[in-house]
Formats: sequence, structure tokens, C-alpha cells
Amino acid sequence: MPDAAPLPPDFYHRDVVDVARDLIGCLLMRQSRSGRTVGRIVETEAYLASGDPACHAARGMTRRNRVMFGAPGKAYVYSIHTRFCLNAVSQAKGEPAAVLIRAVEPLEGIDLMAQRRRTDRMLDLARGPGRLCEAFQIDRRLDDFPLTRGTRLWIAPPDEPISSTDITVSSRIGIRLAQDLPLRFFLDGSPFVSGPRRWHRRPIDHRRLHQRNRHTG
DNA sequence: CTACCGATTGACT
DNA sequence: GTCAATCGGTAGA
Repeated sequence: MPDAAPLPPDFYHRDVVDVARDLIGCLLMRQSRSGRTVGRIVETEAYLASGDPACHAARGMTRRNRVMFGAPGKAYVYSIHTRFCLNAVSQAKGEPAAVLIRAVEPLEGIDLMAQRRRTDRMLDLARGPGRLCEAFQIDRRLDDFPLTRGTRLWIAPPDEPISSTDITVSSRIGIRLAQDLPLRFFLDGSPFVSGPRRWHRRPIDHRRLHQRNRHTG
């Protein structure tokens, strides 16, 4: 595969929902000392600058989410449950919005991904945001890194055209708040997509409700 | 400092 | 389908 040029800053300088949809089919590129890995983005989620309580920026700037408040086109990498998640900061400076890259189809550097993930199963290499980051050796050192340079970590346009009719929307995965917003996009029919393949509503978490009720009396 | 919690994953029924 | 290990981030005393 030839070197693929990165998407320009203007690509990210648009409504975050448009960016999330248009990232489906794009190529996630990672060049590290140990080699190159490439994957086709098959699943994303948008996190909105306003009206979205599930967005990390919903309750103001902190040390963790500060990158979201900056210029579009940068990586926002955060840790959760000992894993990392990769986002592309989008929309506009001062409007903290981002696209979570949830899954890619491994295309190049599959052996390297398998080594990092300690599994040979193709479907376990980069299906899910935490697995993806492990396969691509992405951690908080890449927080605030520009995705528009074509070095270390970048995103390139699709290698083959994606029809908008092949992209499905659903609710987002793994969040407690704002579960009903249609902000998850995925490539219809791809086995490399994580989670449900159609619209769903997550079940009520009774354990958490109980804890919450007990705590608030 | 403590307490709580999660944009997850892997193991298990 | 269910469940919890695990730890950095966050808020608050």
C-alpha cells in the first residue's frame, strides 16, 4: 500500500456528526518504531460540544479533556479501565467535540497487531476502542498529536469509495447518559464492527440505580 | 487525602 | 446473555 496522505484540518473543521459519518471507510495509519499498521475505520461515535451529557467536555475543561477544547484535527487519547481510547477532535476551537474511533478492519501490519494483542484472531485485533489502541500502540503520549501531519499517527481518505447507503446509525455503546442519541456510525455488514449491528437501547443498570438511590437516600 | 466511577474487556453461564 | 477486575480521573473534605 502506497503512502496515503492525511486528511487536511478542514476535514475536521466541520460539524462533528458529519465528521463521524465521513470517517467511516477512512484509513487509520500508525507508524511506530516497531512498524506500520493500517486499518479501515468501520465504526465511530460522535460526542457533541453541547447538549450531550455523555461527552467528557459536558462539565467543563479538565486536565484530561483539555485537548477537546483546542483546534480540530488533533488526537484526544484518554484511558479507561486500564485501556486507551482514540478520538479525533472535531468541529471548531472552543467547541469541544470529538469522534471516538471504535473499530477498524485490519489491513496492513496484521502480524504486528497480533503480537501486540497477543492473539491471532482477526476479529479480536481492533474491534473495540481499547483493542484498537493496543493493536496500534496508541496511548496517552499521543494525546494532542495532530492527525494531519502524515507522521506517527494519521487518518487518510478511503482507499475504496463508501456508499452512504452502506453506513448505519445507532445509539452509542457503553454510556450511561444520553443513550438514545443516534450518534454511532458503522459500516453495514462488516464483521469488524463491535457491539450490536442495529439500533438498540441499553438495558437499565439496576445495580447502579440501587447504589444511586441508596446514596441519595 | 478519600471515595466514587467509567466512551472496556475477557471470562463465564 | 452476565459479571467484575482494575486504575486514572475527578470531585470533595
